[in-house]
Amino acid sequence: MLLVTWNVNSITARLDFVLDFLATRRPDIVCLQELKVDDDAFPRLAFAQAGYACATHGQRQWNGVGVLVRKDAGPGPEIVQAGLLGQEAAGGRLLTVRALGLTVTSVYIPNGKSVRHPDFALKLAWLDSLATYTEGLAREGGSVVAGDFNLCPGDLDTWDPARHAGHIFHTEEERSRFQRLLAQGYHDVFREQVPGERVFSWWDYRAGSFHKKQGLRIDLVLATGDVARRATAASVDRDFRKKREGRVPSDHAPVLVELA
DNA sequence: ATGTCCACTAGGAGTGGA
Repeated sequence: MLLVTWNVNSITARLDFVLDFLATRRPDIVCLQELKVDDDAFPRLAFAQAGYACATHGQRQWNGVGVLVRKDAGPGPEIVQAGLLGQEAAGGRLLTVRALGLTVTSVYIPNGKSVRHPDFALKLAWLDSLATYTEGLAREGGSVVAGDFNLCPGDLDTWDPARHAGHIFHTEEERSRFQRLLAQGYHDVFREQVPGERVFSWWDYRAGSFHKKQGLRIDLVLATGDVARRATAASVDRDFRKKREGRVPSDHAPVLVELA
């Protein structure tokens, strides 16, 4: 089973890219973030024609998350939870579905802007609420929480740890909250499959960051032990961070995890 | 390197967000 997470930076702008990816890789489950459309405007017909069923928790203009499930692989997705309890004001950033025997949560953690910006405290509060929510999922097992976490778990997940130390995405406050999820029983599946290697999932559009290999690993796949044990491979598909036939990519690449 | 891309409002280019 191939499971993917991808922040597409507008599903409208990226539809051709995503359809191209689905045709190429035929993933079974895809967690999407930054749809930037409400549920009514989500192009579910295009995905149905491509063989995928969709569940979305959309939002006009900003945020918005969804899950695609390959129809041939089985039924679903069946929505379990749309939105993070108590954090509705932060926008559409969490969707939990059941599909293919898993409980899959697509998340888009708030960016926070900078450590001194008021949004940083909101980000930490959102992460606290997330941990409260995932406690139950972790106990049940069969849980995958995948998405754009807007934080680098460790120094191996950033192109220049010294330069970024203590700055947004790299603070002790963010990392300790990430560790809390691991303490609940979640595994960072990509990192366990690819230990010790500097691999990124996001590169700034500006300054030629992608070609200079100046990126961050902020798109993560967490899974409870029963699921993480099934993992056989993980990768980032950098091809989909490149222009294709003149079309502009998302600033994130898809992250892939193979489960037995 | 304030370097790019997206959506919204508006009916063109500026603004906010990432």
